Amino acid sequence: MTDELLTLTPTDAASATVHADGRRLRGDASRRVILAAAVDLASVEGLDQLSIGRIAQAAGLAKSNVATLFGTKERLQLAAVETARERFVETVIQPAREHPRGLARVLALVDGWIAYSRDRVFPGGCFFAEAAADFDAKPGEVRDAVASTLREWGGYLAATLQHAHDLGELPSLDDAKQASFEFSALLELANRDSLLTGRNSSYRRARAGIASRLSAAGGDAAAIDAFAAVSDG
Amino acid sequence: MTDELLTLTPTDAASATVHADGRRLRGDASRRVILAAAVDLASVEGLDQLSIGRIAQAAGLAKSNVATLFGTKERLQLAAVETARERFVETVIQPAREHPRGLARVLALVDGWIAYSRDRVFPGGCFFAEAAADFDAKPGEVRDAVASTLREWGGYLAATLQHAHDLGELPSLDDAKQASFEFSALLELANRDSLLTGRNSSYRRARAGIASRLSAAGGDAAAIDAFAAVSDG
DNA sequence: AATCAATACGAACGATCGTGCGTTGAGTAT
DNA sequence: ATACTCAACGCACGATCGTTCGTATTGATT
Repeated sequence: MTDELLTLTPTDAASATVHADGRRLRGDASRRVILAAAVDLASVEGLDQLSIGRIAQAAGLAKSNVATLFGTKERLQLAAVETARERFVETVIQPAREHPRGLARVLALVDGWIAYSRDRVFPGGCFFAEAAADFDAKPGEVRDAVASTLREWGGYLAATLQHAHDLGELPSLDDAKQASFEFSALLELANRDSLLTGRNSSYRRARAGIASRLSAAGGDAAAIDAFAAVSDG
Repeated sequence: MTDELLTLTPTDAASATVHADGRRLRGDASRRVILAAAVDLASVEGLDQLSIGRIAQAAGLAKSNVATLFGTKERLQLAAVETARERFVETVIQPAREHPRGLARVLALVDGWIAYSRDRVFPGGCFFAEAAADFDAKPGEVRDAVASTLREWGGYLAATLQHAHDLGELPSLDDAKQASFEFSALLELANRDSLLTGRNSSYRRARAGIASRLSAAGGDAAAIDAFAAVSDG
């Protein structure tokens, strides 16, 4: 059940290859180019101040073409959130899935998140940190989509922690959701601090806080020490 | 020395009352009205997508008047950051200063911050969370001003924690800066989560995380329990 | 061959953006 | 009383915004 969280739904590829309409293929290719430019721009400029004109320019297409392919700016924003979600899953979730359940997967997940932020998978840092701050006070579908994705991530992290507890690898973990909240908080402040200051020292602080919490939960000292000792500079 | 951090500099009142130029007084009154509208709008819409026109409309002044009073949009943004900083100091820092140094002031500071977020001192939640996410990938004076204010806050929180340690009230506190980082992370995620979901349950999570950390540092159990038991709903 | 569907473009719409210019009026200083 | 300073306004500039047309082009369908 929890394994079905945060999976990539292979929608387009499956339905498109059934009939392989050349027009649709061309359109989907354009959509992909547009969305790739959109999420990169949004992570820097902000999801709400995306301009269709700049996206079109970055994608090498006409402005009116972008407008007709997505209809409205809000629908383009919603598609951008979904595209960013897919990139996040590919970058952070799926590699962690290759580790066995338990503490190893927890550490892989956190390691993957830090790399996702540090390596600027989105040029402006974590897309969802930017989008959440941008839309948290603007009710609407876009805010709901961002909130839903973040809730999904928090739920997956909590489930991963709970697995580790159930396997006896974090025997003293009392509240997986609380730990998930704390880990996310540390990671996202490290992301913001790295962007604001241009330094990577806060990733070390995030690692230290998470390691301390995992040690208190009874996790294996050697594995946690190795995690905390990773240098991100 | 650390007491000089985050103080309100009484610039305007002191220099203006020397000669009491009626024109300057009128202008300063307009500036205050404009900046009050600007910070409120910025916390909701975002500091970078503030529009001079909407600010003027909210302040009941002409658009060109706003432009001439601040010259450029960037200078208005810088003034808005300074105004938001003053409101933050008045709301969070100064009330905590009335508590004695030590654990009591630490708890008052965190309590004040949660109230500052929960009561929407800025209608769109913490101004600096919004501004930092908006500008963290946009180099310039505004980003530097936001980063400087946040660094100032983190430094003050760390110094307050260090005082508590020096007074023997947090004997096991090993790294005040690390604790300050962790506290800020928990508070700001609670702020965002409250805005995104419309629920206040995350403040409880932030309190729990901070209380746990303070207990581990050897803080007085009764005081910490009372802090953690506060309901924000 | 003819009809329909989807992409793609250019042009234009009204609206708003940040920023200047010129003028008016209130307040100060000589 | 005259000259000067600053706030405040109306107006307009060029630019960009999101969106909507009309039209050409390419591919699928009949």
